[in-house]
Amino acid sequence: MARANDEVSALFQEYADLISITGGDAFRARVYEKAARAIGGHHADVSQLDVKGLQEIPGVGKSIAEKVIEYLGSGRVSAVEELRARIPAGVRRLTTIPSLGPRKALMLYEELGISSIDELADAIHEERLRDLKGFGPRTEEKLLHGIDLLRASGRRVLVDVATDLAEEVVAALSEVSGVQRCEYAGSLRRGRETIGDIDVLVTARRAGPVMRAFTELPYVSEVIAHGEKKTSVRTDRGLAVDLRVVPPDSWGAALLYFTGSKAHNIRVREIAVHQKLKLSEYGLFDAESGKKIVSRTEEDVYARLGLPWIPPTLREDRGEIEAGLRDELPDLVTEADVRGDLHTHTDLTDGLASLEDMVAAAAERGYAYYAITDHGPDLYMQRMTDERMLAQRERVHKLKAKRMRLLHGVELNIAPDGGVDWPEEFLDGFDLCVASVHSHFDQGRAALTRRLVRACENPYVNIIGHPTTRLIGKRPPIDADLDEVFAACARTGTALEINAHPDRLDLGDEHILRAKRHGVRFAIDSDAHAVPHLANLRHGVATAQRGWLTKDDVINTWTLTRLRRFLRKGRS
DNA sequence: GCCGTTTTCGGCCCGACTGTTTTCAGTCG
Repeated sequence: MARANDEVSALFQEYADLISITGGDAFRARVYEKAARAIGGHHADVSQLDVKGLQEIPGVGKSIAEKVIEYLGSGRVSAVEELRARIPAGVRRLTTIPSLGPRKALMLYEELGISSIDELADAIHEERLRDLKGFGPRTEEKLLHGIDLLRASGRRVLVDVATDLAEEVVAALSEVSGVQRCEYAGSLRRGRETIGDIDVLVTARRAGPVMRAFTELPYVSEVIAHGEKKTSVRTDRGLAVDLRVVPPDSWGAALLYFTGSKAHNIRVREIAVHQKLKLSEYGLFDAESGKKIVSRTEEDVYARLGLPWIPPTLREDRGEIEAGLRDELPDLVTEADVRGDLHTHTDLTDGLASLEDMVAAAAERGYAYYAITDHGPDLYMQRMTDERMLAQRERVHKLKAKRMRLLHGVELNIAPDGGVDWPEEFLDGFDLCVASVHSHFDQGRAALTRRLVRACENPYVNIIGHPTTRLIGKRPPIDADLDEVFAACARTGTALEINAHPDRLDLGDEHILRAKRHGVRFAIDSDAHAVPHLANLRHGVATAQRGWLTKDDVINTWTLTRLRRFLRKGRS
């Protein structure tokens, strides 16, 4: 069962799309889009709010609040139903085809009765689009190609794949003569958990050479658009890359614009408009004279608008503008703040590297402490026993790591009833215990909630590992009442993990925001099963930043003394 | 439909590229 906020958010997003398709007021569509986002990201459960409470959500006025109430009461909103009756759901699906927007989708439906992607493909093959205004032969080609792409994949990719490609592109373009600066921006710079395409920004006096070099990169499979200032390509990695070239002194304004998010940009530009200014990727200008005011750095642009520099990971219009205006932006946790990794594996269970190799690699990263947490015996395939675990502890105690303290821990398995692998006497021998759900994902909401809460109440469980167990794009999160779990964590002194593996990133940013409001502490862990995985921590840190976390929120930025006190969890 | 340092009405971000247009609409980010 989805959270009421998510259901309402999806409904208003649909309504906004339907307004656009039916040619309704574009501003009205935008208002519903904004409200959808605001409600989706709102901390409080909208099903517990009245009209007045709802109207306190930014972008929600009387009319939208009443629609929320209507939906919660009856499961439907008559205004939405009316548009649904006019426009089949398949028409909205048409707009997921690249290059096909709401206007053309409506024309296809009204003129030709096309209401699904299959029907559109048939109509093109039967040459029925030929008489339609605005649809020429190139458009037909593009639509067919767009349909192929959509059917092939068209999905977002994980952040590690995108990071690798982005770094390759930036390295290659930085070598081109005449290129002064080159960086990736977009959702990757904002640290989003999945990436739809990569945006690369270059400053150069002449764009030609770098554009040419870009389209000739070996992994470019297709050039989508090729202009003087902007070029878009598809790559054989399943990701599109946009390159934008701007004059050197536009760097700051361009980086701000190209980093987004779209919603953040709109807010910032609105602030500019209110000050009789105009902000574009070329700079901040006086609206009347057109004279450029600032553009060299992001700091310059924000400062002229009365804002501090806003970290890219916060730029989602989730309150960062308001916080910035009040000068109350959080001092975000950074990778350099992390003093140790508290969830890692070795080849004693399903890791690939030896204890010694993992510890050496961790020391190399400059950690002050490092926990080894192999799987407990309840994950049967790992063949863990008391003897093997105690023997590992001996090895850990004997192993000397330069300036780094080793902690011997375990990743326990949270059983369907909330119990864990060992009794308290045995758990007492560990420096810390991570506990995670690895099976029975479909118990139902009440049972899963009880299961996690009971794990929190175990006095030896310090960290709930990958709390929702989702695998991005593969396995959905478990259905538990997370607010109840968050409250239990705060009450019992149990930290929630931000698992930094790119497949997981669990908790995700929105859950982190909610958990933080409950007063929960977090651990950013790599869950490394091999030496290279230790470096995944950066993705966990980015996710933590997106959840507005500071050093103080994250237990593995603390000194060992403070961490040990937390790990005692009120035990004597 | 929302909102307010141009306030209760009249605005609502801005520019690049494409394809089909003879001057611009649609789409995208």
